[in-house]
Amino acid sequence: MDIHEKLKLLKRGTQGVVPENGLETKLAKSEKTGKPLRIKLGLDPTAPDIHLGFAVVLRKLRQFQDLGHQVVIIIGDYTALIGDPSGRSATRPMLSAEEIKNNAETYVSQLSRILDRDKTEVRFNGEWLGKLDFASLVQLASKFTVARIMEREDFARRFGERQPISLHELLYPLAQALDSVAIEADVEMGGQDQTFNILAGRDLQEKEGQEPQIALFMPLLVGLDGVKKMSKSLGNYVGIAETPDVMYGKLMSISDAMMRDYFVLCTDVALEEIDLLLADSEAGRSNPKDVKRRLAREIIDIYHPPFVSEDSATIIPSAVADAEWARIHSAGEVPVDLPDAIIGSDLITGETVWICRVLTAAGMAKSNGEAQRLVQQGGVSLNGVKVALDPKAQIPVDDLRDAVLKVGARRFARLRLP
RNA sequence: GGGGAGAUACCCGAGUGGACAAAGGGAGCUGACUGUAAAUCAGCUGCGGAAUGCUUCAGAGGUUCGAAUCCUCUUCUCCCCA
Repeated sequence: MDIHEKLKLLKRGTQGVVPENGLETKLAKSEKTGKPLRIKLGLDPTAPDIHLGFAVVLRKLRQFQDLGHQVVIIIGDYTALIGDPSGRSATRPMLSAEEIKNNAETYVSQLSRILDRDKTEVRFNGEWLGKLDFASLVQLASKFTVARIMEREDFARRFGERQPISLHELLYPLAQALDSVAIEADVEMGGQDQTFNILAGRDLQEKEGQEPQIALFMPLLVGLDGVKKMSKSLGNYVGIAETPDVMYGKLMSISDAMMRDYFVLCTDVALEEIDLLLADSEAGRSNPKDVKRRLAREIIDIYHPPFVSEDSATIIPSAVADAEWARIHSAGEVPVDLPDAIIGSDLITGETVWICRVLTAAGMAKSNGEAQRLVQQGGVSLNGVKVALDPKAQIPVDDLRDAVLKVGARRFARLRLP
């Protein structure tokens, strides 16, 4: 593979490289010296949540590895220890050393699903930040000006909106910059929200006599809601460890406009083919739904690759999920695997059970009030038959046993009675 | 150090003694339409087997027949001056 092909591969889906031709220069240098580039990615050791959005960055790192480069993951244990109170109202609880350690371990094991463990170096920034004494911190701080720090978009915004900014938050960019110096990074990956931090790393490296790192920006994958970035806390995510069926269902629910991003960032389908697929569906030559099915299958193939079963049949999880989806949504049938909802014996006191009790017990409604609304709005059915729009409805116990409960368009459960 | 403003439900935000479980918007949920897309339309969105019931407007007290609204203290934030 020549350098231009490498560049094309590495630049796929990126949102920018600073400086513009920096990556090419670094790659050329690495080829000449035979020294792998050191690619840095910093992570907060908060609860690990490896989803497709995060996988975008990891997959990019994997590409670097496949080209022979070294990935350095920095776990921000020290910064997490201090606790990050950013965010408008709630102060985030500080993480204990124990939690950080556990989270970090979970992280590393999850990262291995995408990264090549042999070409991944994991470092904790407490290693160097923990040794920093006050004088060194002051020394470090003297290399940045307030005006410079306030250029950072989110600081500027919060300042403008009169939102609180804690003093130590201003130190975060410095800490991150120091990370780059400590590991002598050649490239730092991050979202554009990291622009300032990564560029601070360049400045500091230069001041420390190192060759400044390249900033490689990856776009934030938009979550299932189509508006906010994908994140676990927002609930708009597809986890890479989720089952094929769940992934499939979630991916089919994204809006058409998001398909291109998902194709480019989450699959290996050639850019030319993506253009073709989307052009066809836009022109009405193909159904957008089918393009989306292709998308879902491509993504599932990455995390649930085909395998050969014990009786030497080839199983393609994505195809199974696709068939299942078609069965449920095109044919209106019931899923093969549906979660059991255990109805406690304490609810069954007579011949019948109040429908709302069933819904709350099955976890389909948070409260009886919500359950009543669902019933009234015609959102509940049992064994394919819509429950009467009566919030007081009583259901005979016999009708509940092993019945399929459906709430809304897509939530199913099999009722299990004692 | 001094002065001023503010904290309302998931988010933004109205409300300044009773008609307030609290306007409006966003978000979410349900239904219709569909391709489990988007857009659109309609309804719902504290708890409660439902009551002139219970808990909620930063926290704790107080005034009052009655408080999100008034008073005191506490916590947190923003602005201006130094």
